[in-house]
Amino acid sequence: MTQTHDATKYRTHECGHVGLSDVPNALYRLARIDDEVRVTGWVNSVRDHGDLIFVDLRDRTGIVQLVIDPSDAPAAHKVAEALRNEFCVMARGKVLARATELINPNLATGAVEVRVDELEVLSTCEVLPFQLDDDNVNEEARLKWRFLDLRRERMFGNLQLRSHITQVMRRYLDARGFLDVETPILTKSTPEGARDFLVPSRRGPGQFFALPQSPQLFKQMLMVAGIERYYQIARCFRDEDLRADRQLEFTQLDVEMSFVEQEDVLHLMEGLMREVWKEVAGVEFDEPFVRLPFRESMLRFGSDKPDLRFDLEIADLTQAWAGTEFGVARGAIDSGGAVRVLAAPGGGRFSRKDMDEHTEFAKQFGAKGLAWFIVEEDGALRSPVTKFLTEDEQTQLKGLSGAKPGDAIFMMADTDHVVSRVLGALRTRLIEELELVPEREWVFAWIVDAPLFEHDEDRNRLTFAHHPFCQPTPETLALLDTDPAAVVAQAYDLTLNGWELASGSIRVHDYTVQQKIFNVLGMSEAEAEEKFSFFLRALKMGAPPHGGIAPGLDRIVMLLAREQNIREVIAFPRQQSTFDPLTESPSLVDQEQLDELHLRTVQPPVTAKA
RNA sequence: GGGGGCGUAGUUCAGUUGGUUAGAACGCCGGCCUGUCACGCCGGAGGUCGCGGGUUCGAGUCCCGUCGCUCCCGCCA
Repeated sequence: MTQTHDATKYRTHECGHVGLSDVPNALYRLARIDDEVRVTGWVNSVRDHGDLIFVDLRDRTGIVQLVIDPSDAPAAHKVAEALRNEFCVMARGKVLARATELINPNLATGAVEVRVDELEVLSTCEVLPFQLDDDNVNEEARLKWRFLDLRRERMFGNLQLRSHITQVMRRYLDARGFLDVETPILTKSTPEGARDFLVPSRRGPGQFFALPQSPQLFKQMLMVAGIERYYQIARCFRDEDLRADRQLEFTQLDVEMSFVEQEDVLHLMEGLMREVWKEVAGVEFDEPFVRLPFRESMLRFGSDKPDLRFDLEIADLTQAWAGTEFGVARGAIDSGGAVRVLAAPGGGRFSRKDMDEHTEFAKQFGAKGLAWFIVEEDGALRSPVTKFLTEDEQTQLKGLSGAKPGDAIFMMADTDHVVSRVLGALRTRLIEELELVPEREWVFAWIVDAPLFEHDEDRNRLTFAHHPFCQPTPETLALLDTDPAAVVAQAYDLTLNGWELASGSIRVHDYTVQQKIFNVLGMSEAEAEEKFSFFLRALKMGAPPHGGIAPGLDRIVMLLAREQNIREVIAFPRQQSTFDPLTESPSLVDQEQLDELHLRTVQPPVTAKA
């Protein structure tokens, strides 16, 4: 598969492969004992014994030891004396086998070394801002010196993994007739979703381009255009606050197909994920991916992206406690809310202080309070609020939660939404805190049957749950006119271990349905025509039934790389503040540039960073 | 916008109830060393303790403010 290269001026062989007999993806011919070689790379370390000098030379394949003996090569020795870490150097010499007692078992090439005849410094390196073998350097320094940070084996490995994954994806989709089509980066602002990045127009004073939040409407128009099967490894831009798993710009594998139903998209994507995991991680899955209706997922796991490696489940007490006199539960039930509980196996060891922390944690997610119970060895419930519960209620609490002696039970009573959110977050926290051990390493799940609309509490009206282009299920389509909140979308999310990996839907291809949806969202026909005229025009011109999905590439790579942060799998990411210490962007621009763009800044200029 | 953690040498960190000249390791500079592989040994340089203010005889340490990094909430169709 791999083409072996001819030697270049700079090298005949790769450092990490010298003396090895079998390297699957070697780009250069393999060097054997007594071969004359040229190797080039960076100085990983120098051990100067006064006369004999050892250099660990590193390129992306690994390390090989150079030996420079002043009696063999006085000129090379002179050069070697001046070497410092991370100099870029080229060495010519002969591959020698090491004596048995000199073999370094920690090095792949440890059985050989290169006895150097000629040594040339291609490029020197100033004193390093941090040591490359220190894997605990602060983020800002790493980003400022990213080109050094990326020299580390771990970072190279992550980029290599990323490249491998996209290659598997492309191959999979190419083999199934998908066309890779590019869509514009400078496009039109559609401010419904995330905040747009705007780019001022030089030729249109006061007008702006927007960077795409996703190629959504373009890929749908490609379907109208008869492309039938499209994919793109697409950059998306959203001007929202950053997180460990979120950057301003990120990459998704954007996929769209015509003449398909939900089942066809799921089948395609499930196959793709299996292929990726098999190719890059060597993991194969026997079972089909779990399917979980959205409402069930919220009820049982408190999340639309449940971590199903763990069977910890939320139990509902709303029915059983319909007649309770316990204050918070009574209040929640009376106002149409819910009472649910989560048992924490082994949670009996939580101290009062731990419980206070859990309560504080719950409050972050909107809880007014969090009740807790500890199941004693004799089955009794220890809690500040046990006294408010009848015998029956205590029995129901233990029975429905599934708690055993030595466990803790957490109880939330509030609106359905808050109860789910809090217990879902608590579930994730407890899994970590109790160090629960998963039975399987990877558990994919499809979350299906999500509602098309959700209630916007701030504005007290309906807003879209996913996006406004999802097709309702045939059974609920008619409810658009009568009970829009009950409309179920043909939308699906792929989750893995508690992460949302992909999101998609069957799209609306009928102009009338699309207008109805905009209508529910509070947009008049004229308004919709103004904002989405180009798209609505396409829907009126023989739009085929179509649907698609978009997996987030960065998260997939992050999980497969076993990294905790998306920055580790992106070559040039930015800080949480959105500043990039490498390029020092964003930055102020010349007045001349502003004038050309017809812009005047209102705030006095401030330095982007002190 | 809000909450938690952090900020001391180039890097990673230590620094007691406030008390002499702020330390260690690695890195850096100089010297010695022919089999090391995180080479070793000897010597040396290197600090606005993030920044500003306050309390105090005295502040890295206590107080107030501020800036930055990071994780989270809000936000992310």
